[in-house]
Amino acid sequence: MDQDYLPEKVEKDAQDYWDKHQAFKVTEDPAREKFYCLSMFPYPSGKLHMGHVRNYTIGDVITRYQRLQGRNVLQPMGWDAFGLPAENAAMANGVPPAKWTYDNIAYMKKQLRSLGFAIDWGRELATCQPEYYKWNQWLFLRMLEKGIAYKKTGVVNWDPVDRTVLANEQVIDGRGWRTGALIEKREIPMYYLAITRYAEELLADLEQLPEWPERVRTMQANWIGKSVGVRFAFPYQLEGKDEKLWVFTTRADTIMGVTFCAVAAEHPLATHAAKNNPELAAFIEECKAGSVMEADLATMEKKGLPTGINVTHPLTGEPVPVWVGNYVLMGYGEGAVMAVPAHDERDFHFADHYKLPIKQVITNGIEIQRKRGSDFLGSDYAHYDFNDKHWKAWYADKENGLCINSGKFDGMTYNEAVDAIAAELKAKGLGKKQTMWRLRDWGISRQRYWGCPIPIIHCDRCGDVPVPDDNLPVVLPEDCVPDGTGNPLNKRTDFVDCVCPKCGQPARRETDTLDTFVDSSWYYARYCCPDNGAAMVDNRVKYWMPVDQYIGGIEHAILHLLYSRFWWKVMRDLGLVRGPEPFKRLLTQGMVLNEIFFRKPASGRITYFNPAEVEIRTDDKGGRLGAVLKSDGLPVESGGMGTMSKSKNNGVDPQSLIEQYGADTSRLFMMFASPPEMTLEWSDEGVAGASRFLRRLWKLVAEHVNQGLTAKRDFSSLPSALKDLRRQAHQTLAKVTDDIGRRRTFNTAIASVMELLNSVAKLDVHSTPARAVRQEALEIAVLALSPIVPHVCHSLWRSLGHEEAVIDARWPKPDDAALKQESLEIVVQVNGKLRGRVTVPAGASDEETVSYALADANIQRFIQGKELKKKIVVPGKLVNIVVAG
RNA sequence: GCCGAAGUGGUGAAAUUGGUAUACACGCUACCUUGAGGUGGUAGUGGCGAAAGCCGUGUGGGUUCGAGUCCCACCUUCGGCACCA
Repeated sequence: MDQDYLPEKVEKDAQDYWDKHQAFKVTEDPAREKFYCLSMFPYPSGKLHMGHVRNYTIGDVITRYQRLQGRNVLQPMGWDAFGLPAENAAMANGVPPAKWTYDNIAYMKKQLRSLGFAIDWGRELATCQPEYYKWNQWLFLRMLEKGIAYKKTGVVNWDPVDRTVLANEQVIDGRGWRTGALIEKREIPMYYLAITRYAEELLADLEQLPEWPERVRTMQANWIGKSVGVRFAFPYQLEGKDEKLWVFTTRADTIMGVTFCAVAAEHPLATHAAKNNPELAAFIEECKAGSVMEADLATMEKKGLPTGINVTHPLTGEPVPVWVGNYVLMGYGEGAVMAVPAHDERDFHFADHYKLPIKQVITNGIEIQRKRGSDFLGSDYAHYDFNDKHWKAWYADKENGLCINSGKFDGMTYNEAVDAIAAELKAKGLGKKQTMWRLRDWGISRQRYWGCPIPIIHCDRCGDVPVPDDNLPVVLPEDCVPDGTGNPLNKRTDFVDCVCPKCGQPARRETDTLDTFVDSSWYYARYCCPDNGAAMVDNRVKYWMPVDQYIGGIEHAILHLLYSRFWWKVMRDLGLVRGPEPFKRLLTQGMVLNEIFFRKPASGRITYFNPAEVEIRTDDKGGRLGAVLKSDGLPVESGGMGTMSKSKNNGVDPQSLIEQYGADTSRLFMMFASPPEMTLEWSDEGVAGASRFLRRLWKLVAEHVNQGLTAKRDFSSLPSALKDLRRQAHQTLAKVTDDIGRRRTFNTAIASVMELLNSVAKLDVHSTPARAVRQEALEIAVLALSPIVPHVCHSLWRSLGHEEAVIDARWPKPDDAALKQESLEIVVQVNGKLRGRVTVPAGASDEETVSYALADANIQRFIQGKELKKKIVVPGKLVNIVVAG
């Protein structure tokens, strides 16, 4: 074998071998256990970024490990090819989104191949292909038939200058990103999917996903947001007619403390009140300015104006004024809320600001009084600081409060009061208990070109007519170039003009396209049968699904994963697939960060410098002194770690990394630098270290091979140094098996192999048994590393004398005989502090272990003359001797 | 604002079930090696201390024989918030 590690040659050889043998092409084989390993497919933005490399390396390590376990492993790849960036690129360069996208796919595919992933490329798909999105359209029509898809108005960001709808991302500080115009909220008709129909099941089935990260399940549960409360009405009269203002509350126990109601700016009551009230009309207009993002709405200053309309309290009959509040959302609940300033923080601040009455109706519970020392709330609100954290804790504590100032409800607990009040409202026909969801139906219409056309035809006579299945797909013309002034499809008469499928008269085709989340909600199923032109899915899906391991960014923890779960359940209800959930196990990978360097001149713009152009100055202990730009030697400031981005100029191009060090080094660094779920901080030194390790590994194997390979031999009587190394080798195998197979902590798996190789390097090899032990240790190391650095291991496995390729090897079980130990080192503590170590025979009893510990000279020093109170033994590990004083 | 995480040496991190804090690697220091180096090697490397030892896991409390790990409060950073994907 070569004396030097030449990654370029090694990687080409391995990849040529895999290609020649079609090593990663898989077919359904019911006789074999399957494993479906899926990474979230990339958006073809131009070139791979480090996040992709990390994601797909994690997937590849698991894929190759499962293959070594003997399973039939599917790892597919495709392209989430529709979306906004293609339109932005078109605006910037005048290139049609289709061409831009296909060019990007070709380039990125080349990059993925150079990383040596064990992908079955025969199943590649792109969501912008009519063969794929035909089935988006087909399933949309099925949903329409079942009433899951429906039409209603929705709020969008409207740029009045470009006269176009903007994505949230395109609204910066309430203004259009291209025009700078103030953005308005505008209501337009859109299609929705009734995901709320599945809310109960989507929540309940989280229980069936024990192998999902706890945090993701919690986030999804909170997002779905089930709350049980009371929906009830405040009656009022409007122009002589009886009307009702409906609200929902989870705190019906505080209903006697209502001092006003607040409605959203878009609420019909507000619209009506504004007719003869110019000030209110102006305020409503003001509320309609700005973005539709919830984060913006939640952080803006709470403002309101009275409508002049009073409604009647359903229980007391007292008049209650109605205000318009900018913090009330039309899209959530009834678009109106009851306000109880004494017991809701937001209501309090609003009432405080506008001098509205505050009425306390819950007393502090006895427990709370005990905790706080007094009834601190008292009756005089003027003396109370509502920013005080104790007040928040008190309010949140429903358990201990009792109703006061509430007439016949006085003295009731939360549950009693809610039941009694709900019953009374029900008796009056003004409300009842109800379940409410935070989850909203999924708006899927986008006023954009580069997406899947919605298969609807608008006819003046017949209304909105679905495109017949025979006419699918509705093909998106691929030669449009968006210019920022709206959807170019509107100008394409060859697309828009059509005949009504019902009456045959001229009609107009819908030009809105589907949300790209639709494309990504079922691609995992299509990978099982990408070549089926006649059906969305077929029997092959039953073999491969569910996905055994899904890997993707934590940023997808809610939306993509929730939409996919919903879509899967809809497909199941249509009889297309089986099983409750599409993704059995989920790994949410952390982001890839790099340091941000910049200079901020006294006047003018910040300049960002790529970390590659910056040199770090250190003191002689390695502590950091500062950073200077390599080109001029002058200092630059550090902005800390941030996700790799163009705007901060802190990206590292995977391509140059692969060219400089090779795919294996890139993969090794990515897997070694931190565990997959955590953020990964980029480090050029770390990459160099990974490269150095591979060179060392190569040298170690080459040295061994050049001294001659050894055959398998009897290890039963070895000198202790060799026995120790053999034990370490098998311990390493056990640890790597657990780390890759169960824990998915690739960093610690690599560290343990490094330790093994450090021991191998230190071993004096001057006998045949020593060479045999070394051969075994090297084989374990190479096989254990092969999922992570497959190219170099392909080569080294051959050099170690194997006919078969390492990808076709079987993962061995650790040898129990090798793992056996005759004595153990026990840690001895006195009063919990480490005071010594003793060696005890394996299998010693607790009493024996303690006597060994007590016999230790240093331990005696610490316990001498003191009363022995307690002896705690953790078998095989630790003894803690507790003494008085 | 709401929901979810994270914080350990000079740095990335390890410590899996409450049981040896800092494995592995980077960096740094000293020495050796090569004509040269993004070379290879040896030794050292949490702080204080002569030593015994003491102190150390964002901050402040608590539980325990024992806390990085559990509980309470807080600080900072990051992810998501429904039209970025």
